[in-house]
Amino acid sequence: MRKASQKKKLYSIYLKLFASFGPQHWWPAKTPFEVMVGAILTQNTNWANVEKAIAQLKQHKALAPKRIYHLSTSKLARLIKSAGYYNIKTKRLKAFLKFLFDHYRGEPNRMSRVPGQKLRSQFLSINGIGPETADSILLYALQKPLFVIDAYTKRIMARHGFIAEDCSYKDVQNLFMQNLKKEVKLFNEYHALLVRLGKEFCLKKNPKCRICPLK
DNA sequence: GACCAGGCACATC
DNA sequence: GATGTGCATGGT
Repeated sequence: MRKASQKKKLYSIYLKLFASFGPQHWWPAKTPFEVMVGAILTQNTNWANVEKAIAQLKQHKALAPKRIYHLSTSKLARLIKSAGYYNIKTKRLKAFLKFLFDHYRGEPNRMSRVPGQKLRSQFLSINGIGPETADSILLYALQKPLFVIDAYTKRIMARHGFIAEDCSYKDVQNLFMQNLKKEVKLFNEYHALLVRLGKEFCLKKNPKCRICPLK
């Protein structure tokens, strides 16, 4: 695909998605810290299960950096149980919180003035934070213009011929970041709309699922 | 009962 | 660098 037409198509897809679905109001969270916790909990997990875990944390007044930082491993695991992989995710939350306290005094706001790319490499050095989780936090909690690539995004773009099915996270991210204006609002809405599309029309991993409301 | 869901780390080749 | 595997709940 030629670069000029690729750019045009990417914007056109965005407009079509926005026209049919409207604004998605992402990330569904009240505070930046809630986005960070949600980003870790949602790893390979249905969002509905994550919501239950978040509700548990809120109910136990545990959705604050200090609270999670000081919560026992077993208690934290119990609260986030519904999100699945609870032992691993407990470790990952603890690792993230340790990082937050070691480098930013436990205050998410202190991250805001650090350049996105620097934060990104810091995040990636934390055990349990991979590229998608890092970019989700950067974009949705800290307003840094990084395009988030998730399973839906990759699947949709591959099935529409933009990328190969087996390409890397960076390859897909470059497709968006090299062709679109690096605007937080655009990246936010575009990714949220792709997830919405994925949920409604390309639900299965089944490669035969090619329903395409974009055409 | 099978399949899927807003990944990641680690072992092995 | 590519490929395979464990991690776990809850909805369809």
